[in-house]
Amino acid sequence: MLNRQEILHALRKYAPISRADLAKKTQLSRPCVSALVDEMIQEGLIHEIGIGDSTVGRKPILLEYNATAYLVMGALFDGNVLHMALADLKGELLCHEKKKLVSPISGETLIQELEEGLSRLLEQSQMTKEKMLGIGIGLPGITRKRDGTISYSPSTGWMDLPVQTDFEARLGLPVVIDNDVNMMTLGEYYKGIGIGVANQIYMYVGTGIGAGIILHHQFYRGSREAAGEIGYMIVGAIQPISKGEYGIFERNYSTPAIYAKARKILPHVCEETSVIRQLVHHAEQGNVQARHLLDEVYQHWAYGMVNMISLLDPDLLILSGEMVNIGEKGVQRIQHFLAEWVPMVPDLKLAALGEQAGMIGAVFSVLETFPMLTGQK
Amino acid sequence: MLNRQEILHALRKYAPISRADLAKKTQLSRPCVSALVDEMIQEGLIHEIGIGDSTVGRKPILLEYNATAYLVMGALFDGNVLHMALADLKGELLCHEKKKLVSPISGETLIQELEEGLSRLLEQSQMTKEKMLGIGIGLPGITRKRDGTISYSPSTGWMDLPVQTDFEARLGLPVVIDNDVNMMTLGEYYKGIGIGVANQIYMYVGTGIGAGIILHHQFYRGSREAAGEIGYMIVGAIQPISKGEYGIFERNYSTPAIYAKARKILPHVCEETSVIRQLVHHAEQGNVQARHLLDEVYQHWAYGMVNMISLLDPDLLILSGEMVNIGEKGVQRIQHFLAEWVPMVPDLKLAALGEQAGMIGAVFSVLETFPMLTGQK
DNA sequence: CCATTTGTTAGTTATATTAACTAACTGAAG
DNA sequence: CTTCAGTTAGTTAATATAACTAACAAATGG
Repeated sequence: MLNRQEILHALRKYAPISRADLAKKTQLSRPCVSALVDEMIQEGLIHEIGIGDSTVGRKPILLEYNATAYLVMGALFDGNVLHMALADLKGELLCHEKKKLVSPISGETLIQELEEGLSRLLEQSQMTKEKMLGIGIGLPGITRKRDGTISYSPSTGWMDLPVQTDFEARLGLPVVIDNDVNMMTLGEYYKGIGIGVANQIYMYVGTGIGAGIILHHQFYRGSREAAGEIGYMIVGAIQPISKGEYGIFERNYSTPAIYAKARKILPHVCEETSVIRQLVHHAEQGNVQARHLLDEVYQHWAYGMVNMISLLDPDLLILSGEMVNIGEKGVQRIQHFLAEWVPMVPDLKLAALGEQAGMIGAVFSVLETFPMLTGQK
Repeated sequence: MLNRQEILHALRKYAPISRADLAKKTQLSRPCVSALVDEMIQEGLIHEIGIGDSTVGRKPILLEYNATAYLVMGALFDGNVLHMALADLKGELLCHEKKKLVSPISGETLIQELEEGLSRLLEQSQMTKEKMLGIGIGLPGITRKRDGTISYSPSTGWMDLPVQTDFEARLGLPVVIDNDVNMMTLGEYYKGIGIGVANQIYMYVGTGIGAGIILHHQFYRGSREAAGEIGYMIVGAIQPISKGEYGIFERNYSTPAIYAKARKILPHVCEETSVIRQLVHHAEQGNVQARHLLDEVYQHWAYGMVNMISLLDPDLLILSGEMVNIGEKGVQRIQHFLAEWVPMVPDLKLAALGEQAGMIGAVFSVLETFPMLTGQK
């Protein structure tokens, strides 16, 4: 069963490719490849695409991966908008939509929206539910993927819900749930700026500050699934804290915190557009206070990064959420700060997938559970 | 070949155990277990130990792992003293010795000492070199295990040496090299306070500050083998830094830094005994300045831990080096600080193996490369 | 028609399985 | 005390699986 995966992996990597070449790439014998390929052709996972070219000898029969043999759905709910997509086995989106839901949103509402969304997407792409493998759903708040529950979600008020089993029962399909930032991390790893990078950290700044961690090509979640809660890091000056309150980094350098700081120095701060963008604009216009605040923010974000880099020595750090608005100039500024503090500065890149990241990650959260169909290792 | 490992693993875990029970534990069939066990008995890896007891039915033939079928050597050189040990396949030390080397110490000197040490240990334990699998060597400074080289070692002045191949050529045995703190981490994981814990961080404070990281039961080294270089973390007040100089945490809260701080407030600081021990002593005697300095140190160590915990959410944090001198009271004080900043405080324990940790870790660095003999997964 | 490459067929090997057996032992009925 | 049913341990034999090698047929260019 493992060699099937191996063959699929090579097939996807080098497609279109012949059986003989597959044998060379996988180190398996030609008969073995032939047999397994035939099996998978029967199952519809592989197609013969035509005859290839060669200078001498019999011409090869080229094979191709049939990514639409099965489908998955990926969804991301950010507490407000529900993104949904249908994707093939390569994680390529066939079609997608987004829908703003009106509060208050119960679990029941969400399930219904997912159900209806799935129907619409299937119809749109002219596919049937029989081909569906499962649905991945990214949710805001604290989730526990292992037991499929949501511990707490501030935006919806949900607490301790067995979301996965509830959804599976209603949707009639395997469901994978995870935290929204984790899904986005996965998205960038498989389809975005982090493709193929073994050790990477996805840093997200929004209402909160969090990180998704991929080590040795695997998502790292920690012992209590609390890894990446870098909002708790001690960055900048120590401040008095009241009992049970946490998150000094988050409290000072998340989006709301920066808004508060900006309001003190700028006359008109618009709540609708990115603070960082506004600060960058004013700084470029010559506003010294804005430039200073921006530098303070960059610097403290960099401090957080220094802590992560020195501990984990990753290849890549992906900046997302509010951070995507700093532009290439901002990236260079931060890179400059990093070089002051650590000798090994990793690649620093802006997230590439925008609002689709989480939805795409959700697609892959399902595909990851079917390596024998996708050829993922 | 993988089932052999599985059987050995179960055998070591449940020994003494019969073939029938092994089949149950490993989910393999009884004939398969019988065949593989017979093989391994032929090779001397397993022994029949005698007849077991049972209420009904035929009595089982109990099997035991023969840990002395092969041997490994573990060594740790801390820049000053060379610790050497001979160990069996369980990592149990058969005999060990330590020897102070006199500076300057060349690679040649070290090889010679290792060679002579090995001879002495073999003689002492009445074993032969034929049973040796390899030698693990922990070295101070920056090592690259992957290519077996040492990049820089301040205490000996070595730079860019292909230590592994040099040693292998001379000693005639496979050699595994690694950084001293990494070896200690491994030691505590396999034989010390961290046995069986999936996610743990070994924090070492000495001349420098460093950490060994074990995630999912595997050592994590980072992309450039620089993971755990937490001396670079930004802990406490930001300080001006000159170009190419790194390590704010290390500069302020490593052993030498604490000595410097202590000298300012205490009349007689002894360079020979632990600063922390001296500070604890004076604090207990009622010296307020000492108590304050101690608290400052504990607090800043805790800040560093907060950063690691929030990022990695480990089960366990092991305190070693200078930190072992804080005692249970110190541990509680730090735990108190941690609880102020993060909701998920992991176990916090003092390292258990003392100066033997590195040597034992070195033993396991070799054993890890022979899972088919040790049953390690 | 020969050299060369692709793909298949046939037979082999390695490693597991299941089913059925022998071995060894307990305990209770006769 | 003997005997035999019931139980557990370990082995043997036949079978299944999944790979391999060797040999060959198909296809093609020179």
